[in-house]
Amino acid sequence: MEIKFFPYDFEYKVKEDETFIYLYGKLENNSKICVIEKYRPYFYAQVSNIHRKQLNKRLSDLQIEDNKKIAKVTSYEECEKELLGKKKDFWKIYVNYPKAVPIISKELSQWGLECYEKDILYTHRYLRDREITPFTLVQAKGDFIDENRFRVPVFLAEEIKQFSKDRLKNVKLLSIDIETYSKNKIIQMDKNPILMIAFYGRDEKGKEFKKVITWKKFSEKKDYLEFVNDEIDLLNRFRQIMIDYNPDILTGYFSDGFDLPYIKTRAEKYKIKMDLGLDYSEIYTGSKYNNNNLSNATSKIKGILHLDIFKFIRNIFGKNLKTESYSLNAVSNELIGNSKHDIKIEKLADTWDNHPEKLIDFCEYNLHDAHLALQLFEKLFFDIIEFTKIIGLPSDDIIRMRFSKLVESYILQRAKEYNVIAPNKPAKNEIEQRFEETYEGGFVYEPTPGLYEDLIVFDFRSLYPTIITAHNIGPEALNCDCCDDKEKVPGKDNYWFCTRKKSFLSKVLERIILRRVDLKRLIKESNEEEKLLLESRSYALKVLANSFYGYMAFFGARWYCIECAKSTTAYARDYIQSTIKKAEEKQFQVVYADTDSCFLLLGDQIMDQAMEFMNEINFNLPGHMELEFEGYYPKGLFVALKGKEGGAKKKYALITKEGTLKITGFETVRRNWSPISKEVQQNVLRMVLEDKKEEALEYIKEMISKLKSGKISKEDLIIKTQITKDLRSYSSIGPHVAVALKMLEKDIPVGPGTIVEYIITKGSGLIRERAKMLEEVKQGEYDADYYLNNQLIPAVSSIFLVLGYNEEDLLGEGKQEGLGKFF
DNA sequence: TCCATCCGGGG
DNA sequence: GTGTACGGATGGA
Repeated sequence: MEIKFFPYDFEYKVKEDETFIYLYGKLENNSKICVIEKYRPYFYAQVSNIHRKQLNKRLSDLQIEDNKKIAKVTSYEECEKELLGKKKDFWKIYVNYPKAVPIISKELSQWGLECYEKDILYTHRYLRDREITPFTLVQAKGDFIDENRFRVPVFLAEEIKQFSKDRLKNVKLLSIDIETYSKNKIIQMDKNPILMIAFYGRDEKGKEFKKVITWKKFSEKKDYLEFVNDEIDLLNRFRQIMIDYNPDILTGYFSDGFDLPYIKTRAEKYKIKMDLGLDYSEIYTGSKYNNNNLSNATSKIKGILHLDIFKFIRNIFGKNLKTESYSLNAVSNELIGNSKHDIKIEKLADTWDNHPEKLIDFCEYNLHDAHLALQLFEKLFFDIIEFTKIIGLPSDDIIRMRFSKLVESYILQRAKEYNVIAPNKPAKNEIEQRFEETYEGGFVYEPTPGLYEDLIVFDFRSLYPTIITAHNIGPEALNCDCCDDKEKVPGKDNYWFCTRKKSFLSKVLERIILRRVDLKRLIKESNEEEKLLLESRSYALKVLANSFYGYMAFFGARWYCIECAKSTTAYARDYIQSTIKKAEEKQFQVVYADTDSCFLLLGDQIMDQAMEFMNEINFNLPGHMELEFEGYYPKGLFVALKGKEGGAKKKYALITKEGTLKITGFETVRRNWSPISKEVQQNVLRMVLEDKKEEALEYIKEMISKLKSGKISKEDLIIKTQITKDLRSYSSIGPHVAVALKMLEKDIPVGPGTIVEYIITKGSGLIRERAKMLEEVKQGEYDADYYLNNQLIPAVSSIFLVLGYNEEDLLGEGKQEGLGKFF
């Protein structure tokens, strides 16, 4: 019989010398299913100069003991494939189970054979070979079989193929979050119990499911609240809820390294079988989950797709965010405009022991955290889906990848189509060598400090990707034999790239670029919901395209090519520098440039002339390269490097016609600056860019006198610094450490990760002796001189210097030379 | 300034 | 799971 289903979770099992892939998913009627198919593991060996008859004999005799198993070769096929641009003969060698691949290939390497694709994960290999895309409709021919140890029907497939691009739209989501007993910020899974578990789910129809279970009773009642007797009951109840609710996707925030390992640890302690897998298997956690290295732990439940949304944010999506911290609170604030509940989680243990009547606040908090994780997941689900579909690997692997791995996975996906064999990962000594390599990056034009008007900013769209494709950059094309008389890389006389045969990498990259061009057109024509999905797709493709350049210089890359990376930046420098030159030839004054952008002054010319200049540049650009008009800014400020003559690179502020500030490189966003410095810096920048120089001077003087007279509210003076290690191990006691020690004396828990907030107060002695907690400080008790010299003045001095005022001018101490000079 | 170590997220 | 992170910040030499 024939069935169609949407697979989204994958594993394999070895049964009596045969290996089966298990594809968990849903039928079109929303019911769950597990489809299994036999699949044979293999790798490649290069046999170009090998005595084949002899090899055949040796392979058939080969048997290697591996625990109780015997690894052996089952068969082989001859094939021709391309390795780094050269066609070579290979044997595709099949072995009797997946883990025999590394064992057999290692032995063959010792025989002197070059082995390839011997470390491709088995499920990944399967998905690529079968061309199956997770979350989309797949057809299977075969029959249902009796498997009593399964929570869902099992279908044994004889044939599986992708049926259509239809995507699974109805998913049942569940987010979980636990709160645990912890007295001193130290997390000890083996010692401290789980106190409560929150669930926040949404089913296929959008119906919500909310629940918090806890094992301390109190009088407050809530619909979602359920009491159990003890931690054992809590764990059993958790198991039952998971089984009953039966989500397709489970999420959480750091559930990979915290919630699931914690639950597993506690369940093991009480010998409770946490057999949540659809095959009754227990929660799987990466082996190192309890020895202090949780940050890359993985937790899986077979058949239920567990996607820790923190992982996707930390590894991939976080690069779009402004936040420096990937804490649930910071991320939720930025992405969904929602904060965690404002309670002191460090008081939970005490409340649990001594004030159970107040536990309701913690239950609310618990549920809210689960809700936040669910909302984050829903916000990013399209992005995860699109990355998954484009790369064609399981989502739970995708979200755990960094950019280099994403790109490599994408390239590997294409390798099969182009009959390309993947080069091996570098060995240890090779990696060490690669680490040594450094090279020149983008070109940055040193600005002359000043306040400029009528700035036009142009930038090259996707500069590095378009250079790579336009100049056919890639390992196979580097210094080819066929065209060494051709164009050399600018400034690199010993590098050139083939102009006859396209390199595999640039072909792959070009396809991404073209797909994005298509998508942009589609997005314009599509409705709102479709648009969101297509934008996610476009974003995923953009991330991939932009990662190619970095990938070629990445030490772990299979298609590593440092010459390619060097050439890419060399071309980029050449393009931006020649753009600057041409702009100057056209009588535009260039004030700044950085890698792919160029800032010029309109001067006496009109916008049409600037556009004409851009069109002329574009006329001569190869491939998909394009210089774009980024914007017009009435005013722009470039400041000097502290204590130096020259202009600071990557530090400037622009204002748009509409009055929006574009600030780059200034301190306004950093944590260890007090709110007052940030605010003053922003205001001064705005006034200067709005051409209100005198107003800015008056403003700063007013703020200085306000500060001096003690009128700044203490909240605006808080400096925040994070405690990063155990307090005793600090050898130099900075103000934040001194305050942390005071907090400890007052029984306020402090440990690594605590952000200490303090104010520097008046008096004599060391700064650290005058650093105090907010509540200790009376209004106006702060040390005005400290704030002036270490916060306010440093935040604005470089800006005023451009206007001709030095620090004395601001402080009203010196003569006001600036006025005469500039107005 | 360089090199080695520490840290993230979670309670 | 055909396996063992990684890149930035920090602090000591």
